[in-house]
Amino acid sequence: MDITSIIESLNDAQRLAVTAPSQAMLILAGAGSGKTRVLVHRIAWQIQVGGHAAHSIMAVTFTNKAAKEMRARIEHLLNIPTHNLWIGTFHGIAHRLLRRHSKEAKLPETFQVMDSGDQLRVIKRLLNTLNLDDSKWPPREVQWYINAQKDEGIRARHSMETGDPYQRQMLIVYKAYEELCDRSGLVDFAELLLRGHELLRDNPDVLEFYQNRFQHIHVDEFQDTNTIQYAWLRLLTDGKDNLFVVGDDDQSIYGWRGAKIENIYSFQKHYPNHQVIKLEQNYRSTGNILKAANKIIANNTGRMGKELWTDAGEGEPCSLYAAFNEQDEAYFVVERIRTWINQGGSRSDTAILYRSNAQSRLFEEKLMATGTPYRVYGGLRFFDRAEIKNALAYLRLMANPDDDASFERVINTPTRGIGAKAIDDIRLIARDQSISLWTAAVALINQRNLSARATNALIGFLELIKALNQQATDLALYEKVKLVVEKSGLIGLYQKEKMDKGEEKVENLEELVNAARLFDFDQQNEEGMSELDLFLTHAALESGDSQADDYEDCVQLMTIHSAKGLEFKLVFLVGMEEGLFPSQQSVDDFVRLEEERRLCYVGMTRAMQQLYLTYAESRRLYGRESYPRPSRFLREIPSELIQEVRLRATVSRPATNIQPKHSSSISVGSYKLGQRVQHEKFGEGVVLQIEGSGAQERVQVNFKQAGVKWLMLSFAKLTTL
DNA sequence: TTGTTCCAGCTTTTT
DNA sequence: GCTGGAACAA
Repeated sequence: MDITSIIESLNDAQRLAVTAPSQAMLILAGAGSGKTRVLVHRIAWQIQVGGHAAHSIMAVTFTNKAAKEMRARIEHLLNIPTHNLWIGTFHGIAHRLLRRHSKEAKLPETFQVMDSGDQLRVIKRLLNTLNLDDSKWPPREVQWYINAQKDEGIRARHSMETGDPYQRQMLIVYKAYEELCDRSGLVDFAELLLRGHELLRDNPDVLEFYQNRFQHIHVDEFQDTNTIQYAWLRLLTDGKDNLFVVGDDDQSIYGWRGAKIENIYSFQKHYPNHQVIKLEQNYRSTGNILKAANKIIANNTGRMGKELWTDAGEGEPCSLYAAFNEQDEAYFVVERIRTWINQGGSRSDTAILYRSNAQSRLFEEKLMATGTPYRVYGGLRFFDRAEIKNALAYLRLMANPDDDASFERVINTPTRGIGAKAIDDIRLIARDQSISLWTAAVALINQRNLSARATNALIGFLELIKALNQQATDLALYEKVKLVVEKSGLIGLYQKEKMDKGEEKVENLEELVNAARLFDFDQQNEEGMSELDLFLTHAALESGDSQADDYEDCVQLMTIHSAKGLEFKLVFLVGMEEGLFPSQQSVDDFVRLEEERRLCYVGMTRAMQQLYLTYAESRRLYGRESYPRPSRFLREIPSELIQEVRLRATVSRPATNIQPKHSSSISVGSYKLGQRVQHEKFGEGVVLQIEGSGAQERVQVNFKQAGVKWLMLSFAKLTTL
């Protein structure tokens, strides 16, 4: 047996973690310390050395991407197929259990998974039928409330009766929502976890079976688990010390959606025989970047205590750039990136990280203007697009006519003359008799209360679904999808739509057919689900990447949150201003402020070679000029670790568009005020201000066409006229 | 049924 | 100040 390949490449701490005897283990793994590596090698070790069958091992992650990566790495390391290994997200695994045991979980066999968009729509409709004013009861808030309850494991019937009218109303909605979902066979994300937990808790046979089966359970990003996820893990490992968790309390940045760092402390209490191993050697960043990040995170309280180090050398100091305004900030960043590329750096090694998505726009504009390829992460994902959801809704309705969410979505899409009045009538009947919309529609037709036209339209719709179902019976999955896309009238609808947008939608629908064709049924199926059900689940649970073009070499733009787990040689952490980062909503709250600080720590530790921190002295925000203070996090970095790009001693507020008098003869370096200059892109202009010297020298130029701009002399190709 | 206009809201996001 | 959604008019 060859075990060297499993342990030879590990450092001491990593090896200790990988080869530890079977017991509860808590691995505190700092950023860039080889967390995934330890997890992968540990599993390989259990199989290869411990002699455990692959099917007795479970590994849980938070994202599909992480799950896929882990599986691939284990396969690569052991050179064995891993389909027996249960590697997946909490939601994915919970879903699998629910499919296997739908009866015990009190779910219909055909239950469907709802994503958060579906959930929101269901809630909106529910508020309507309950006659609640949605300005007083914002659907998002209701959704948040329901999910928060479920994340804590609380059912509507468990909630204590409080005098608080707000609570009482929320409870009524929560309860009605539960009933609606049950009736429609719909399960939202939080429900997957809660139902999964209840399944194990209330069915001793099922629980015992899985407790026996899973000899080793591994959890990635443990600091991000919420209450119900942890409770689920505890059930599965009850009476055993077979839980191996990897996490970093300093990188907990999802507290706002229910993640509990406290689970790390609870773990130590609940598994008294556990061993803690800290991974502190960092293989990613230079010494200076790590030192700066360490200094910042040291300001947080209640840490487990970890200090990253590296033997890779100090590297460059971090750079700080104080921009005059947000335009200048974007300009500076893009110019630096262009220099980096000109010097042979690759675009995909650079990232612009920001606190909020809205900040991406300026950088996009500047990148676009310079013709630099870039990619923005976040935003609409493939399966989230309206046209895709419509097509899927037809398919879901065919699979389960009681799926109210889908029914409502497509009953009049494309328009077929079923107006608001008719739909209202259907809803009313459904509510009064506690039946699904489909059944209510049938009842309505029989009552003959509707105008002949509406009745015919409604019959037409029901017949369409039935006909589609019949025609689809013996077709392959992609043929079913194709049939629905065409016969439902969706393609026709989008073809008629105004050129640009409609065309894209048609293409997306074609892509959906294609996705169905490529869908690997055999690899996914284990629970005896139909191919269609499986495909629909896949669409809900893995809504797909937001954008293609993975292979093009481009600059990466994303929020700091979505950068977690990634690394880049050159990183720009932009908008380092009070009110932006830390965000305004967090500055008054100690707990949230510490989470912002962890976020800052996460952002900084993404950088391998060079880290730039930037802020703007003035920024246009919500249509008004603001003069934010530099972020407090900047002050937490010792000055010897940071180098200011712009020499602030010479700074005054940028001049307005007034041209200086030509008599002015103040000059710094090679330019003087009033000097007429030529720029290859901006054309002709006049120098307004000069500051800095050497590589940092900058001039402010008023261009005839392009307006006032600040230019770094070392980047901008200026010629004097 | 579609285009217009008004109005609220404005962190972070995966499943 | 911009955007997306909802309400409204033609």
